[in-house]
Amino acid sequence: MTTAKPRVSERQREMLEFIRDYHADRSYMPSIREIQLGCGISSTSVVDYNLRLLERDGHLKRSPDISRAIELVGAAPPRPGSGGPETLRVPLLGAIAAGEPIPVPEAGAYADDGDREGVTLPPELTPRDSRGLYALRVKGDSMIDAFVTDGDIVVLRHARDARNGEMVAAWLPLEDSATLKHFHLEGDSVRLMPANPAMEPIVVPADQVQVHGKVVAVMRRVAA
Amino acid sequence: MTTAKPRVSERQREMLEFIRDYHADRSYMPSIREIQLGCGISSTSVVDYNLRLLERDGHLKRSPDISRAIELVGAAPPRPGSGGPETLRVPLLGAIAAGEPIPVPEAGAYADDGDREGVTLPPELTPRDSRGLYALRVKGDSMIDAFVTDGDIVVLRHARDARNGEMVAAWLPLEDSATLKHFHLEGDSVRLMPANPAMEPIVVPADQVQVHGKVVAVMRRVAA
DNA sequence: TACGATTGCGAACACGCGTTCTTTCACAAC
DNA sequence: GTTGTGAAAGAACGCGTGTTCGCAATCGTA
Repeated sequence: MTTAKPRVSERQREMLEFIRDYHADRSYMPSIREIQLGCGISSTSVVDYNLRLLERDGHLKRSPDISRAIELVGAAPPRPGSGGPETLRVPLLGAIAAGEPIPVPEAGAYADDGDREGVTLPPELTPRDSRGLYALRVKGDSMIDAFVTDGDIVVLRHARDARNGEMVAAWLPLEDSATLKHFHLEGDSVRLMPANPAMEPIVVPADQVQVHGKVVAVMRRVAA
Repeated sequence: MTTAKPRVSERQREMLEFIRDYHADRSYMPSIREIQLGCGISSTSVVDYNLRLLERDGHLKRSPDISRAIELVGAAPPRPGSGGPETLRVPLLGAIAAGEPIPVPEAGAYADDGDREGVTLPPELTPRDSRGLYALRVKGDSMIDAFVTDGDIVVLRHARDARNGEMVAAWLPLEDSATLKHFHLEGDSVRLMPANPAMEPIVVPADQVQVHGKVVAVMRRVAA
């Protein structure tokens, strides 16, 4: 289950520690030059080199060409409860359908107020970070190419943008349509790839796509 | 408990929310231009202006001349809800794949013996009758026509036969293949209908189909 | 109407910072 | 020896990104 992580060198261990400490103190990430300084390394390329190795071995994740875009993967960034096998309840805000706008969560209303309708996420489906999660019920068969069908419950994390490859709930204002697709930004246009490779992608200008959330999980109850 | 802070404009509230969401799933902070894009603001200077106000009012902290150097101050991660009622744990017995036999549950070994691997069913996915339930992990893309893809977890109720219309895990000995299909017995032959109506059904003699269980639920965790 | 304060817009400007290229050095394989 | 490879250094190069400045639009107040 966990990716096999080869040995980390002493220098890499120190870098990881530095990044962890830095991020715990501020909440943003250090730059390469700051890591260089903080770990007493004499060249930025060495930092880059070792960061590359650390990413290859699954200790962190980087986003190219973006300043301070490091994500630590091993340790959970927040402190979510005990971290054990716990279930999490997220609000069920409505339905997502082809021809209807996507319901938007009210600000800061993700918390469980058992009052409203909600669904319970088993630990197997619970992401590390539980912030900004909500659920929608799928109406209609228009999301078939995402392996999602009528009646399914999709769990989303609220977001207005995405990184390449992530699966998002997207709203196309011009076409009045909502879809679940893999997101790829290419220049100033967005390619929306269906999860089913047999289906055709959609390419639209970036300003004609509204990302509403990232798909985190799918739950389906099969009718008897 | 909430600190009394001066009024935040609608735009500022949206910016705070965007920053919070952004930082929740990457762990680095957004740039000014990303905030601009994410909140539909037409100039970076407007973002800067409002960030300045938000900092003045104590909602966040900035470090000058440093990329993405925003710190949210009032933001504590939410507590994961206490486990909901009526979750059910079923054993995860193995994997179901196109060319491999379907694992069969040992007699009377469905009960939760926390020892073995298992998955937890939320109440939304728990059927009325909890007897004979077990789970399998799907390997490969051969179940695409049932809206099930690689990595999904399917929950089954152990059964050797089925009524028409029910979705079953079927084993075709002659073809060495396992599939998830809707079951239809017609005379002495069985028609296996894919859930996706665009795909063709399979018709085989009844004695060449082994029903192993009925599909009760599907769970999928979408990769980041 | 006049006027300052608030808020917003767009475009440069200049530095922050990731990336890449060239060298160097140690060590193992052939 | 030659060759290949992992690790490191130093220096540019160039895009990413915070900052600033001039200028409209809106609004409350006199």
